[in-house]
Amino acid sequence: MLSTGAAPSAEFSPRQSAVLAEALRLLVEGGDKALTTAGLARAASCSKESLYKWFGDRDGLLAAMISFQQSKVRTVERSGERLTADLLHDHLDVFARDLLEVLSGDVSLALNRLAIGQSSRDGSKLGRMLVEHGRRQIDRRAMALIDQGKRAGLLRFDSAEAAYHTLYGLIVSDLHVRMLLGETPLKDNKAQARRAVEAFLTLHGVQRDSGDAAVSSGK
Amino acid sequence: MLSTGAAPSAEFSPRQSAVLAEALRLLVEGGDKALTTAGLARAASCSKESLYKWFGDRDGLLAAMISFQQSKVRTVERSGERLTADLLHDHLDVFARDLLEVLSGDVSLALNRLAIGQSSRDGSKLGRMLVEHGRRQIDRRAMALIDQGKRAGLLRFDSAEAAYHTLYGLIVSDLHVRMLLGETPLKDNKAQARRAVEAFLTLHGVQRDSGDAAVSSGK
DNA sequence: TCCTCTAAGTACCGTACGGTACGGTTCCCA
DNA sequence: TGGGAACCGTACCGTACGGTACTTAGAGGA
Repeated sequence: MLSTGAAPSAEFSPRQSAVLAEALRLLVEGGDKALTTAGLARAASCSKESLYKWFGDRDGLLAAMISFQQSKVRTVERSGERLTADLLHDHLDVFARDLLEVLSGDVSLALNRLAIGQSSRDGSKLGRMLVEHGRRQIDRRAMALIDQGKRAGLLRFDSAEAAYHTLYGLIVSDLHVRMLLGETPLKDNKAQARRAVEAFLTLHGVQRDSGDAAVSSGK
Repeated sequence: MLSTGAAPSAEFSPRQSAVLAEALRLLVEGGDKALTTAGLARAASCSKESLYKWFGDRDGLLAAMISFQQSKVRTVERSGERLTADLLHDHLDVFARDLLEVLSGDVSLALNRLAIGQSSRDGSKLGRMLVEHGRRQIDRRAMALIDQGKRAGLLRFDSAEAAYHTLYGLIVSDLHVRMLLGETPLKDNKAQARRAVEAFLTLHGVQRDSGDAAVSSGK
């Protein structure tokens, strides 16, 4: 299911992984400008020649950094347990918090900034990598959960895709762009996650007992 | 509803405005790398010395470009007319379409990419400019509309801020970031806007006649 | 007519980057 | 023990950029 990209998605040797980790550190610390081949060679105690042998050129290095980071972050597969309303609620809440945490991670932000900065130069190659390889996993996790919720009779919607986009928007709103622009993340992701899940269930959840699902305005 | 031009933009002389317009064109066309002082001087038929006299340095030029662009795009003030449910619905719909149109504009995307790319270098100065001066206007317009809706008894919520963030998330979802990463915009903003407004009214609108507000799932 | 101010055009400088080449060192394996 | 591959450190090259200085051309004003 994976390794469908044009990128070789090759494993990296321990030495290469250490260099890539250092590259990510430099990128997080100082952004695009701080990630120079000479600087990386110095910081990682390797030679520029090795960098070019391993990654081809600077763009190859950037692509390798994305692959490397995403090979480290893997979402755990949810086993298909029987869903109840409470379980669905909990899983949605965990998903929302996870999503916010991932998006506000400094490495994630740095890589997104990098890809956005390069998007007008390389035909969005990095951007596509980021969306395809990085987002697809978390998307799949949410879509599976949503589908499961529908099959269990707990959610209703026409298009799972549209419902997921709704959930995503409710969770993230403009936070991602604001953080990319340099704003500091929220203090409590938990409240934001809770609000988003409440709203999502109000929109797409089947009516529970009484007015439990018609909240969002009162307590 | 946007009005372009018409504002004399007292900040910049006509010559400077022409140069800034050319700078924006270069930025939209080729991104950060394409906006060099020599390139701008050549494209705009002005001297580099003039650029440095007018804008100080390259960062000053970038800041001036943001100011210039935002002096051109002004949102019209909504007069405080008496709101009905249909009027509120229409105004929300227009706002949603305007927001999507603004965010997917090539100049807006280019400036956001620029600010994001610089965010790790200049302490988010450009990002703050973009959020403060650019977004505040459209935020105010939406907040005014939402407040008006509450005062007319058509909307209910605890925090107007939170309600607006919900509206924003429903409208934009992850579209903005995806477009920043290089993805092509949606084909029809209208459907997206309509869905978002429906959902927002389901969450925060007072109950209307029958199942009119409980759509989004069945037919 | 002359003077001054503005700005275009160009030449220039220092720097920093991407990419290459080369010598020296370590380590593996025959 | 010898040879070769990998790799570090550094020196090097061409280029391109930000920023400055200088010369020239027009525009208005006294």
